Amino acid sequence: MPRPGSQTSLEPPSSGRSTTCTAMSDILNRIGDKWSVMVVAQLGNNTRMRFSELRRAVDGVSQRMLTLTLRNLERDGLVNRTIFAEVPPRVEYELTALGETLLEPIYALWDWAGAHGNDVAAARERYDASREQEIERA
Amino acid sequence: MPRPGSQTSLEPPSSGRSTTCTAMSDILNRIGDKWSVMVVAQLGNNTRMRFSELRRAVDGVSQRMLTLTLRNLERDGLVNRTIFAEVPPRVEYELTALGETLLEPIYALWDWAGAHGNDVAAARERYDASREQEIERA
DNA sequence: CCGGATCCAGTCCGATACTG
DNA sequence: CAGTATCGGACTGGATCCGG
Repeated sequence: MPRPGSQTSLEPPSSGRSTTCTAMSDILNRIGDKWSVMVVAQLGNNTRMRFSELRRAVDGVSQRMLTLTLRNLERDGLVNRTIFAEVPPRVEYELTALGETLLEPIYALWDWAGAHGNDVAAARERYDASREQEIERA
Repeated sequence: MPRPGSQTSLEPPSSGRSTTCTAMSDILNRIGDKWSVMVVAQLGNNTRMRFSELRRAVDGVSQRMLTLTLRNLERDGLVNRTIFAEVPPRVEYELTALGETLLEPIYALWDWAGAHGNDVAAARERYDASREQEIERA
């Protein structure tokens, strides 16, 4: 927690945290992607995984999406892709140094999901329930 | 920073961090959304903002997307929406207690974007450049 | 085993117009 | 001011087939 006074700061938007919205937006387009987060999280646990290993670990991911996600992560300098000239072919993925710096914020999100996921689900049910009442009234 | 040893843990996938991928996936569908992150970050700075205030602050957001984002955040119990029966009408938004707990992981991401955004951009240029060479060769 | 290529349905999102 | 409604284009993502 490097930043003091992060929560409930009364400062105007453009004071301490100077990252522009557009820069943040650009990063979120890659990082905010569901599969990217899950792949990076997996590689953070396992350092060096094969394609099909990742495919099994990530759960709902399709082959196509895993390929695309890995390409984008490689393009962004977050994962290394090493091809072994063998038969049958083998490809392994691992986080780069830059990719490992992403683990901390990702784990923060991951832990938040674990800690408050049920709160969100409960709030959602409450919201939907009160909306059903409005529909009945009409 | 509640968790010790978050980074570079060598533990197998299903050891310490037990949140399932599917639960994480569910949360990421809402939280991983670009606009949600930016709106929560703004409300973390400013506590209580009006609709058009947010619209101006968030930058590229369309009216429609801001509306939808705020509805979803309200539904998830992250944002309170209070309507003032006035003319002209006024609606104010603020983070709930649950929403404020989200600030920490969001700020972590935000700061990462500020610290490493240029690294990602550089990696992207390098990648694209090396791909152009391959095209020339063909 | 890895992943490129193609097709296609579903979804998202911006623009616009209209209401309380 | 703060939305809702509708439309149409763009993009996403899954399924499938094929190639190295």
